[in-house]
Amino acid sequence: MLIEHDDIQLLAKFRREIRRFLQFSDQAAASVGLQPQQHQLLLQVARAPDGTLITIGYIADVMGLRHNTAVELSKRCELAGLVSRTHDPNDRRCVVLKLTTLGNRALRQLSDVHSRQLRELAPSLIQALTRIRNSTP
Amino acid sequence: MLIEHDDIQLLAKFRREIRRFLQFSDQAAASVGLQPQQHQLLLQVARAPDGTLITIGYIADVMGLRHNTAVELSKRCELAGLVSRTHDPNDRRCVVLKLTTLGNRALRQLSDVHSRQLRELAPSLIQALTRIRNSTP
DNA sequence: TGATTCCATATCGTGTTACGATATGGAAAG
DNA sequence: CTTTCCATATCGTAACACGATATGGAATCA
Repeated sequence: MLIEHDDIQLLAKFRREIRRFLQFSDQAAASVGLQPQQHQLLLQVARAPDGTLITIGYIADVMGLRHNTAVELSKRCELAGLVSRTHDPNDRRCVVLKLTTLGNRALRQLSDVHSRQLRELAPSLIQALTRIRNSTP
Repeated sequence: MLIEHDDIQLLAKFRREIRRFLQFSDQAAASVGLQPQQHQLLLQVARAPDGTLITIGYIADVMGLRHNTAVELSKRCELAGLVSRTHDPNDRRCVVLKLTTLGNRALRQLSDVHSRQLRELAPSLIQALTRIRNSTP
């Protein structure tokens, strides 16, 4: 009975840690006026390898979203002044996203506090993961 | 320029790993007919220390939700036949949640596949976290 | 070149989840 | 027994995501 519940304990612990981090992250985003997903979009735009055209399709891919969701998200980001949306002159079908100065500034701020917070949460997250990794299948 | 983007790379990598896990989790929940949050509620109900009264307030607390959100979630779980909702005879204001047989079965199934998947994802998650932990503040 | 096919993005309607504001009904304090 | 407090409930609203479908540019081929 108890033994069978071991993995549930481990999983619940891990989820609690993840939730703590995500809630911190959501609140941090809110504190600079961003929605959580807007923050994630900025992060993925900034992180893209040099030379990558950051299109709707690219965002949908790296964020695991359908393209229509990526369209809407990118439009909300544009409306908030975080990114610019222009058409690729080589292929006018494609929309290319770029960080604005505002978007850049917000992302830097968020990255700083996130790094700080994650350095704090990392030990318990690593511990939870290590226990799961070592648990008997 | 490049050095300043280091933490963004690390954070983006970590988020991608988290997203992969959460998307797997959502899909696993869906495969047994549950919504993601229903799964989380079951997990927290099952994980509660013996003797704890699992009330709406308790769920709101451990899941980091407002109580009204917990009310709605628990009602959806009841509607889906995953938990029972009864009033605590000692304090008729409180609603006590218990797993049904169906809820128990679903949670066991989900816990199994989650443990398996997390054992696979753990190394890269741990790696991402370790890098962040060791990065210069 | 013109018709067809394909592809990237856009729009529409819908469902889930979460929240703030507010209401109800039981418990506790005075 | 009334006031106050507390746990839960209800209502309206917003973000987010999706499926289905539309549009308009690119590519292909007859």
